[in-house]
Amino acid sequence: MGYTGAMTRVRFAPSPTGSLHIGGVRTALYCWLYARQTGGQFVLRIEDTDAARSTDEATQVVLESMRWLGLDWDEGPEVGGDAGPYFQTERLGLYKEYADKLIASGHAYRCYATKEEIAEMRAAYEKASGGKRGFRFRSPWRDRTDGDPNVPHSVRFKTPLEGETGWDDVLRGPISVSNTEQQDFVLLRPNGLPLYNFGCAVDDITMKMTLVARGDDHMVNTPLQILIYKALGAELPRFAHLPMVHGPDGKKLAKRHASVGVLEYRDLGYLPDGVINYLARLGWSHGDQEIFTRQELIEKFSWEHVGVTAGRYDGKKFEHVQAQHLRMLDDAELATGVVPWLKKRGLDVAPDDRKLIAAIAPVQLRCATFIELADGLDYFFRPDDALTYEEKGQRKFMRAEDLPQLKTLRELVAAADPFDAETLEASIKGWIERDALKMKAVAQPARMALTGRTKSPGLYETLVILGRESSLARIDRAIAVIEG
RNA sequence: GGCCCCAUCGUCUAGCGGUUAGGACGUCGGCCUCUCACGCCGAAAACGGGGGUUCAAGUCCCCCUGGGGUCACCA
Repeated sequence: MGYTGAMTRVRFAPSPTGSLHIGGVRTALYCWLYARQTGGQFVLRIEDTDAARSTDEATQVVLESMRWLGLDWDEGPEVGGDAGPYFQTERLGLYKEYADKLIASGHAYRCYATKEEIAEMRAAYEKASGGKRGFRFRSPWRDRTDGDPNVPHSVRFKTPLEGETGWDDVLRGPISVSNTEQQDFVLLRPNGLPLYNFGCAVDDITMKMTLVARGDDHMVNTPLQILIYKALGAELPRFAHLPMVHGPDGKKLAKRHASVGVLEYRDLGYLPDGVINYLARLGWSHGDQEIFTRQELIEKFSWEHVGVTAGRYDGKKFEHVQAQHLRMLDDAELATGVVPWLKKRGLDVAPDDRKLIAAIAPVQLRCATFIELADGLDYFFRPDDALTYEEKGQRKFMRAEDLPQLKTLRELVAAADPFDAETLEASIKGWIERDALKMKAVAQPARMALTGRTKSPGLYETLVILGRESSLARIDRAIAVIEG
């Protein structure tokens, strides 16, 4: 299956009605990867025809989400393009034009039934049939052409009464639905705004898409759009229907399961590449490989290995993938990345701070996100006399009986020359051996004194990162605290 | 309920007629060890059921069951 046409054009067409859902992001990602791999164009189109739900804020969220993820678009908002405009509400003239064409060719008609009338009929049907769904509106205007164009009306598609409509899905093979399943769906509202299927079809045609990929919840819409394509005599793109991303319980992914908006992951300190990796791998595979760089994704992505079964969101695995990506960064990148997060905690640290650079390597092994990294780095940058002690650790390791150890440690730290890990280790280990102490009895009180916590990088490492002066000050303070 | 789609460890998946059914996350042991991690070693863990086709079926076909999607002047 060679899908690398010379002129690949794919699009992502979200409606700006909230945050950009990670399921939608995965669809966008696959399209973007495909475009980048084939050297084609990735188009971003905003489907804002639902006036009640669309907002400018949500549009900004979409754009910001895409930017944060690094899914750049070749055509769309802010960058323009030959097939623009890229907001559906700015393409109303086009929809009118195509609707008129369909009316003229007998593929559509003006319908004067009101929304309320139809709703009543639907209610009556459902009542009569014992609550069953599946009401199909039969418009009395279907075969009339005498309606006044100046009286408010909707435009409906004149769905064939027989036959089948189908396509060869990129992921699933041949799919076909009987036309008798469809009703005369609305193309244009009385106010001139198109409905999804019409706007989408007209845009995909006029924007010359070669592949339309979307969630499989749209599989019911595709036959309708194909009907429009055919009525318009337009060439069909290929269609790919991606499986959904569900929550851990197999139900629709919702807030109660996890953060569903991508930007929430940004705010959680995730890396865009980690998000992309996790999402790519949820529903697509490349042998046994789990971790991919962005570039590898572009090179290795293939529709053939995109699955068809719904995937469940797994926060644990997401975190693991994320941690792997955090570890792919070098110390300078981590330092630069974590600075804003330290700032949020009230710590002003320069990206090239000596202590920051020294501490980052040992701390990052214990972290999956920038938030965790900032937390793990935090105590290194607190003033020596403002360190706070974890309550439980203080109770356990800052007792009167820990004093002698701290005092001896203070002496060794003061005397170490040179002040490096090897020297400190030799000195401290020598002492422990001489006095037949347990390493633990020294290290845990020391850890509390130096970091205020029970968990940290190794003792010698920590001492070196803090430096002699700071280490001594912190040990002194701990001693003072214990002595009350 | 109608229509459509789907079905390998708990989860994501590899498999594209012949495999001891592989990997990853998670889980549980163990090693390492000053804590927490990292790392390393190991274990438990899957082809939903029933019919076919075939010398041979997780792989192909049918039925059942189960899950999901959708039935708007939302997208």
